[in-house]
Amino acid sequence: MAVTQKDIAKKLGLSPSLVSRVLSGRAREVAISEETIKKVTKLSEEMGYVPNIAAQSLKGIPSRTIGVMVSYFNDPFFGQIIDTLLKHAKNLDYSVVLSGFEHSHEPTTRELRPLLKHQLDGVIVVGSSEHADWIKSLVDNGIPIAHVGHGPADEYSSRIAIDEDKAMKQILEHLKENNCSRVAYLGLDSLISRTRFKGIQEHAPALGITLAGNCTLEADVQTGMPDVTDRLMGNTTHPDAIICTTDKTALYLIDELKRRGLSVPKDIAVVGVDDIPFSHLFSPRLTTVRQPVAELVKLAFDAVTTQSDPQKIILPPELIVRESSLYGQNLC
Amino acid sequence: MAVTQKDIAKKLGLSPSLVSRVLSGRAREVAISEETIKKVTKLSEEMGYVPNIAAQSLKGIPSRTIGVMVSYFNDPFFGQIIDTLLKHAKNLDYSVVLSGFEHSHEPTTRELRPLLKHQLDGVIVVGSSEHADWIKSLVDNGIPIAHVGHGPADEYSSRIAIDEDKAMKQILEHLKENNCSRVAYLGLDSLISRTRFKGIQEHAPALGITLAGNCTLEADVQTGMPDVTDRLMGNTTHPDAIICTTDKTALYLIDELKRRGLSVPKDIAVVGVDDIPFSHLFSPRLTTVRQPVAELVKLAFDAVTTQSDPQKIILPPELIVRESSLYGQNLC
DNA sequence: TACCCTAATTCATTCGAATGAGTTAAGAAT
DNA sequence: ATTCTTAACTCATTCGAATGAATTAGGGTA
Repeated sequence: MAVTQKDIAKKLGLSPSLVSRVLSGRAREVAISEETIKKVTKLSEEMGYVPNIAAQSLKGIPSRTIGVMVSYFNDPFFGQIIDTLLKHAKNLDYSVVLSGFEHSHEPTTRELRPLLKHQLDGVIVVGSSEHADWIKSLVDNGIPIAHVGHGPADEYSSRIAIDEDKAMKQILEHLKENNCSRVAYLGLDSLISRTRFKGIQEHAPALGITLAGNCTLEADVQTGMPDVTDRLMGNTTHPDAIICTTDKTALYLIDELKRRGLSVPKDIAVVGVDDIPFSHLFSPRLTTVRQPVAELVKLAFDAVTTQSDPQKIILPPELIVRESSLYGQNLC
Repeated sequence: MAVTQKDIAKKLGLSPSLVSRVLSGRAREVAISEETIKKVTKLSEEMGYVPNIAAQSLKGIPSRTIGVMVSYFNDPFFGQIIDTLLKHAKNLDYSVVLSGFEHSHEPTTRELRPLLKHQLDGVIVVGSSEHADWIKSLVDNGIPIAHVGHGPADEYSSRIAIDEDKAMKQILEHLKENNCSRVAYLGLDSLISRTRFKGIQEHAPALGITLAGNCTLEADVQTGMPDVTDRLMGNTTHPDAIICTTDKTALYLIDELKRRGLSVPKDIAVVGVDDIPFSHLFSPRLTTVRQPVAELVKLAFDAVTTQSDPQKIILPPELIVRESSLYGQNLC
């Protein structure tokens, strides 16, 4: 059995409360002799005492645990976020309970339970959906929420994201400079994807760019890509650039285009978003918009960890121009 | 405040113990009227009751929580494992506490605490190191451990991995068939990497293959690659194939080789291990050894979740031949 | 010596759920 | 009518730690 305060107390002939007071670090709030403190500390180390956090939790001590909900996109971008988050959490002595959710529907109570049972100090959601009643229910239970990346537009949860609108504008301007005038969009069935499309719709006209297609990938990227490519490239005059809502989509699209004998970026430009790991290792190297992962994570962590009011923070995106968007250029 | 059994009891005018008996599922062990069961169940759902895991833990109820320790390699392969694990856990109503560790040193008690405080039913380690005293200390505390991928050779923890030896043999045979005879190895400072190198050392001679180099990437893949490539390719007669301990390394290596004007696989073959997502989307498409992630995860989960004795399970690897290993072929 | 003060320590209760050991009430058997 | 049975519930305690309130011991003051 694990060593308890009671065990220590018995061995020293002291009361459990005294031991508790010493070990909880709140010893100084009450008068305790130096000698006792030393004795207790020493013995507790010798016996290998580790506080039982279940008991502490019961007493309402914050759990120093945050929940992280990631939508099941199986996207390396999320991996990057989790990695960063883990390190951040470790630095601050927090633990992380991780859970996945289907972005397509609202998590049920049963699905949420494995998360909630850990007395979370806060929850970070990565890859939010519009279906957000469950979020409200968490907030009502006193658990602060932060969305990394665009989340639903409510007043009770925080949101840390890049300026999606500006990102799309940057992409469009860049494509324009590279002589693209017919741009299509390849999205996913997700909130962020729709947000991005809105940005494109808004900025294209002013730049003299025609919207030459808008497809949503419903199925799995792998299996759904041929069909979507058909639709995108079906017309006699196909787009000269395709903006993809994520790098992952972009990479699968490029592969599909290659299979069809099209050369990227010579015949058609492709741009993604996220700057996932390895995006610079493909051929062509992927042009994309970098998300400032470290800041996103840090700010989200802060938002749920300090009891401030919900915050909406917009960070600047950074366009990373590489090869895939240099329309007309022959790279091989 | 969260809903407690007491709240439910009060609303129904029943005693907390009755409510507890109904909700703990052990209702049938004792006589309780159908009507009461129905009432309690219904109200608990309406009120959004979630059992307080701290209280249950205190009473020694298993937490249905497993810990996952991932080494900080920031490798998509780990992302894949975590993704699979999350889904598996969700299906079984388990929650997952995730924590990272540096494979280079033993986690300290302080680093372990955020994990341990959740009264874990088991811990799965991904990317084990030889430094394994901490593992023994967990086992001594009654927490079963399973390593996914090769872990330390002890008797008290489970290990689920592919047959690394066979995997290396398959790679070597494949390279031999493709007329490679001078093979080098690019590893990482990790247990698995060393295991793989041993396999190569063992099988190369029998196949008439010369070991033409063995480098370990100490630094970050990105920054360390030029130096390592220098060492690998420095001799006048350079290797005609390089086996990399992971796909990630392989991809960075290929990129570096390209920069130096070498063509893969025409001038040199490269093989990785893991079959990470996207490995088929690079040019050249990566030849690699696929790890059966779903099985690895499932078996590891079972190992820590059922109280069986520690198991050592070896799964068959699967060589995925794509382009990067077809020495001499001109693809472009 | 009687009295006070305060430093040092103990007591008693609490958190939420589980559970062995009662209690109650209604019906059956004698 | 008395006793037995048993279904349906309630009581009381427990887990480990935290904490407000109470107690004890020891030194100082009058």
